[in-house]
Amino acid sequence: MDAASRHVVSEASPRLGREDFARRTVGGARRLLGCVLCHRVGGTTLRGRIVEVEAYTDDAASHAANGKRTPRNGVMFGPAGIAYVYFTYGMHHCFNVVTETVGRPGAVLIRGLDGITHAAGPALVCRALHLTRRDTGRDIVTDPDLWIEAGHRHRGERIVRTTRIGIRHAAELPLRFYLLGSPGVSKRDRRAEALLAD
DNA sequence: CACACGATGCGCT
DNA sequence: GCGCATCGTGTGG
Repeated sequence: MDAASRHVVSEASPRLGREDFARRTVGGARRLLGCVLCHRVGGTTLRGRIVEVEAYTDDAASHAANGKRTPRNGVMFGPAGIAYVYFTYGMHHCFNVVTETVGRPGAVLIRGLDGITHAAGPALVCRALHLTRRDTGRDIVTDPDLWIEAGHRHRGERIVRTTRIGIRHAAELPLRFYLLGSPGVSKRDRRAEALLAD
């Protein structure tokens, strides 16, 4: 291919595939940082660059704590790449993508977006991209209107690793990741940021 | 069937 | 910093 078409190809962000989700949850969470969550609703595509995520497997804070399966959390035990959107606090929705393999629960919670659609906090993410509990079960890999595009972290952009937000159990586990300096991050951890090597 | 509460955000102080 | 809005979900009776 010539230089011009190579340029075009490089501008088209490839859609993430099954293999990007069918992996351990922590790796999958980090993988999603810098990628672009896309939801086409009506004639427009709502987009946001993922800048904050959390990993949930079968730890005490997870909906699938202790590997216990319920009607709500069932999709967490299914194939990777499926959307899991739950409703909480009587008014908020939170969007996750299922990870791991069938029978092993896992999901990445998207907590913050940058870009055209700016949202700091998981409920704001869902509000901004018009995602609700009804979107649970949609396949991020094949759905024509819901997908994630590969992104790039610009040179030198650092990942901060710290604890998850708003949980009571397993609060000490460092399973939240965010891109340093992004406005879409819901809560910064100055201490963790200070520990980053130069 | 009743009930307690949450992977939250916002407005007010 | 604090309290509230508001209801699906899970647990226990």
